[in-house]
Amino acid sequence: MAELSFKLETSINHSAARAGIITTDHGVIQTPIFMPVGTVGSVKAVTQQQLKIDVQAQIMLGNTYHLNLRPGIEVLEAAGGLHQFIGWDRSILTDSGGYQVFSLAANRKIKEEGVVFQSHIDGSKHLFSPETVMDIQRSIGADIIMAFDECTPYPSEYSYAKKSMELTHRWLDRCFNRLAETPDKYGYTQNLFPIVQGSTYKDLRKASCEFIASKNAVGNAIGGLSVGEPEEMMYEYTALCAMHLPQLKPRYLMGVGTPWNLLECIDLGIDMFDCVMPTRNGRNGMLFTTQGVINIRNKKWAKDFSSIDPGLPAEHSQYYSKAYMRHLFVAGEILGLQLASIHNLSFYLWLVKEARNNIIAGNFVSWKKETLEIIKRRL
RNA sequence: GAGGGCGUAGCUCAGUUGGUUAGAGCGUCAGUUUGUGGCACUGAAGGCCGGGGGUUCGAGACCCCUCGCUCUCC
Repeated sequence: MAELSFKLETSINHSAARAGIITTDHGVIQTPIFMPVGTVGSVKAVTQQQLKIDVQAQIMLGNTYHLNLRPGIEVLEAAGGLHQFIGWDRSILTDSGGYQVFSLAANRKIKEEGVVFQSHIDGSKHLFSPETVMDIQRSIGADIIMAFDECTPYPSEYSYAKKSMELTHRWLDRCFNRLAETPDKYGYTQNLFPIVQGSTYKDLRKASCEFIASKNAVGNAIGGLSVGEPEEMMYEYTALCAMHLPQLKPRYLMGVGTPWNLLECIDLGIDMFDCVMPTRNGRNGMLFTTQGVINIRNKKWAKDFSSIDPGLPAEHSQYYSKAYMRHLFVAGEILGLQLASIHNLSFYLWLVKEARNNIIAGNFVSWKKETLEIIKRRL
């Protein structure tokens, strides 16, 4: 089986946007791409069939920290890996738990060796080091696995950001070493993506990009953004990192973002995105549509029998009405969470596909401008 | 017709022996959510306490009248 490959189909002037094709042992991923988040091996409220057929997801995410706690590597190995366990034959990417160093900051201690987490489930203590995280990801068996890093909070002091970045770099070497020492478990190749850190300091970001680029990985990720900094700052640092990461390798901006974040960052040369927003915000009644943003709980939708999103070529979004969706949310019905999640993910996947088509057609910049005005509106 | 019960936010109701700017749940409205511990969280609007009169320093509460709803009996 083969290492991940990335073929750049085209690039255009006046924008760093590009369209590409990533190939893993589980298939082809057309970029730019959005990857639904399925932390514990489940994209909340959405079945794998719905992800494939309705959402048209090409790759999904899992999380090393969460999957290690439940169901644990014994079950995953007995199942033959996460793909087999959850019934997903397309690509999978697992995050390393580096984000949990940030999001579960109250429950962990960082050391040179690694991070000791106290489980949010039962309080038990677990050491996550570059080595254990690589081992767990071997057992999970994702096609793309992430280096163990520290996602620094915003704002961070320069001295802390520098120290943390250097630790992340040392951990990266240990990740590569461990991976080289251990065989894959299920007969297909696992590809390690390093992660750029450096907080909101240009010299650190540049140094981190150069360090990461020197590893010559098959793809590279930008971490530590969209953690509370102003939107403009996020774009500024995304642009800086994209510029300093290899042209011919996929660039993955971790944890981003809103639909408009995606378009702006595609413009800056980003190829891969993941975010909980379409699912989490969907479950809270926020719908992203081709017309703009809807709070489906608002009374004004009570008698609006038009479809959820007439402009989106997705079956559920055409079939069910806004009024019915509102009713489901007001009534607290589970179906509302499902439909909102499927709709939002369908919209995200549609959006990146449209972006791709317009990059290839050479229209991306003008298409982006028109589209942003519409999809950012609050309806 | 007689007797009893009840009228407080849009709805359902809580308001101690009379004591500061009358509360809750739901609903309404708005906001937050970015490598998912938390189908979550935050906030706002909304009241001549059915009406009138009286007692009192002070009434949603006590007294009288009145209107409306409701139950039981005839």
